[in-house]
Amino acid sequence: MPRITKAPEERRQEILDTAMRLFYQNGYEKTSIADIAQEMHVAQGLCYRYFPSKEALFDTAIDQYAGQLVGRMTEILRQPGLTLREIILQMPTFLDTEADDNFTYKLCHGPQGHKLHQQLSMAVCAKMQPIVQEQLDLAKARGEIQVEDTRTVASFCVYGQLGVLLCAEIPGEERVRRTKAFLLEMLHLK
Amino acid sequence: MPRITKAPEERRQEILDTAMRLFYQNGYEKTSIADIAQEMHVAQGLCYRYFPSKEALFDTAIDQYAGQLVGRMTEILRQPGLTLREIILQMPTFLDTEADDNFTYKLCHGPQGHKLHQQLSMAVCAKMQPIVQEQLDLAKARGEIQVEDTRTVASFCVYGQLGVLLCAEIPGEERVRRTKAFLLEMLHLK
Amino acid sequence: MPRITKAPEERRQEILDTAMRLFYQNGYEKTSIADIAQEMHVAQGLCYRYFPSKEALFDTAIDQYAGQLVGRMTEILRQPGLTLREIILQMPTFLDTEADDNFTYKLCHGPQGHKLHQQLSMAVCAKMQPIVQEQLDLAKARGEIQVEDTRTVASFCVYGQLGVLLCAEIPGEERVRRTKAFLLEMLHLK
Amino acid sequence: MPRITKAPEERRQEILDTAMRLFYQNGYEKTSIADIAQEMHVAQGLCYRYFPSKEALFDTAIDQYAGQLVGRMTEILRQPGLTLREIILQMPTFLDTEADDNFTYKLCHGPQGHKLHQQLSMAVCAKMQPIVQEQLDLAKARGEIQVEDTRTVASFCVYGQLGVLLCAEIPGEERVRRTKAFLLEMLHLK
DNA sequence: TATGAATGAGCGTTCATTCAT
DNA sequence: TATGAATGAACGCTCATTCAT
Repeated sequence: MPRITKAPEERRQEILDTAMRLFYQNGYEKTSIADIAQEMHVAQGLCYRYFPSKEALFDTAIDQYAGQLVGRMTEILRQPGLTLREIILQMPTFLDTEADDNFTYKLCHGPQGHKLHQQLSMAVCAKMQPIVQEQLDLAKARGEIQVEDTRTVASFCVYGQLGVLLCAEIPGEERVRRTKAFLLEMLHLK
Repeated sequence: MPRITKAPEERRQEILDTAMRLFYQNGYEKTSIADIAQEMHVAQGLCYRYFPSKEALFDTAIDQYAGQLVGRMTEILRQPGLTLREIILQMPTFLDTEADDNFTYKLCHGPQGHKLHQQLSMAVCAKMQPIVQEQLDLAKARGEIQVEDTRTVASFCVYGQLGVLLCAEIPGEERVRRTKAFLLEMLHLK
Repeated sequence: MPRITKAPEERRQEILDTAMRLFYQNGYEKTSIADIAQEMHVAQGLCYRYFPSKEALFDTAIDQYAGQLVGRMTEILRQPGLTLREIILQMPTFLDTEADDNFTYKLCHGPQGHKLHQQLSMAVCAKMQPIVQEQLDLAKARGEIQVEDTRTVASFCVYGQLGVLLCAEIPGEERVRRTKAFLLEMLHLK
Repeated sequence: MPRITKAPEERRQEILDTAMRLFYQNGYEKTSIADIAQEMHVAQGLCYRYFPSKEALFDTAIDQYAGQLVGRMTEILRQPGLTLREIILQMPTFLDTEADDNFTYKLCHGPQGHKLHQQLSMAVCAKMQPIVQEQLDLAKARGEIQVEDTRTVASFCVYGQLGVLLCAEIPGEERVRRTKAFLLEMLHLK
């Protein structure tokens, strides 16, 4: 078999991407290191030069991927000069089916009850909460909203979307519309 | 080893309870059927007279336990003659540390990031959402609230608590207080 | 569950028949005592009142069933007053698709390579060999044939049919015709 | 334990040989993968790098071994320039106790009624039938024999030997002599 | 850096068999 | 005679991990 050498960082990232894809598709337990290596056309042992164990690889993959998703959303949230109302209207929400990559889409439409889907959702929420809270604090300082407990409000803004996200009966666009309407209503921004 | 025979229903429930406890403590993967059987002082094979596979046992256990938790909350939600405001003030919330059994307590304070904890939380939320929506519809009919989209509101009421639930920095009672305050505020019931 | 008591001999035979049917359909390994008991609507333990072990049950079933098949063929072979030529022309051969019960039919058309099918075939052959040899000896005494070694001839007469029996390409009747033609030719009885 | 690495093909064959030996000695059911691995001083899991399941290993082993036996016989059958009579006189027959390896010997003298013995015998017969038929066709073309249905004759030639093979009362050499005498007689080659 | 054959512990599952009722 | 819950010992198989090359 041809031996292809790559720069360590590139290889590491390749492993993370491949692992994330397979974990997502098949779940943690049903994805073996052998599967990941085979998918990369690489020997099994190679994974262990970059990650000490399967679990470490998994944790890193989830965390990095959640970080990527959150990073994308954060770009929009932190655009300078926007009011909170404008932010809400522009932001993709988790539900935005217009998302341009496969994973974000899958995050919204992934198999219900799929464990990894839940895990990833929770990881994204956990990372989003402080960022949303930050924006609420800024909006409060600008006098756009009057709420006391921005931490709690941010929690509901972020985690509350999970329930809408899991509702398969209503089409994606309609869910996005309803979610934004609710958030504006809740924050008295209508 | 002395052979202890029990009524099938009793044995079945004993297995479910034992499995739930161990799954909760150690996680799905790290709990083997052998562990469960040993805990019950029973032969491994016995579990397979009652459940066709480990996964079926797990699913049944999660579902039943989530159902128990939801059942307890539902009793309070459905008390006749209460206004929505009263319901909110009386209800335990997921967060209620006064809960009198171990699991409810653990549900609120369980190991962060623990997969089973997340799974159970999500299962409880999924079961709670329609019940909360039902109460919102009744309250709306009684003229207590004016919201259009009770489905979305119910989702945020239920899933939004997950974010607060996972916040370990603030003591439980304070979290309960804040959650109720937020819900009343959100529904304009203050 | 209603408790149905039967005469021991009847029960014993019922077990043998049921076991034989399931062993035949699914093979020895893939037939459990539980399967047999379930098929009879009877408790598992009951089989152990009639047979000391699964293997003993199997051996008895095979032997008895092979004996039944052989008994039927023997009736024809031993009809008084027939010449060997008449016997050959009348006998069913293993291949006779006109056989009136399911098993004989299946014996001829059973799944190729099925282990039990082979076992049963071999058991039948082993029981048939001395009976055929006996007829050859009688025919030799009557001067109908001139062969020295009736034992070897009988072996070939009996086991040789296995090869024809396993040939699925040729229809049953044609195989029977060819087999009889060959036997007559071989014994110079044409 | 010292780790001994071998070329895949060599290892694969080693597994097949070891498995065949144990299956032959103890039967399919009573030979575990653990037994095979232990015999090779190798980890259990290794077998599963080469064969997907115990059954696949078994089938491959039987088929390969039957092929080896048949291959040896075929060499003799296909020697150029021999008449059918010479072929019969020279060929080993299944019964030939002069066979120089253990298995061939065991094939003839293996435990009676042993399932694997039967299976192997049948597999050998199935592979031999068309080869014998081929030789009969050639001999017929050369005018050495006058038989119509070479397929049926070949079947009887091959499978018929099974009966003789299983006869333990007569010593091997005598059985070989009788078999050859019968075949010559049957084909009018005496 | 990369290979991939080999390890070895452990797990889910099956099932012949037993025994208290 | 019959029940069926319970036993317990295997067994097939998986897979994270190691290591000689």
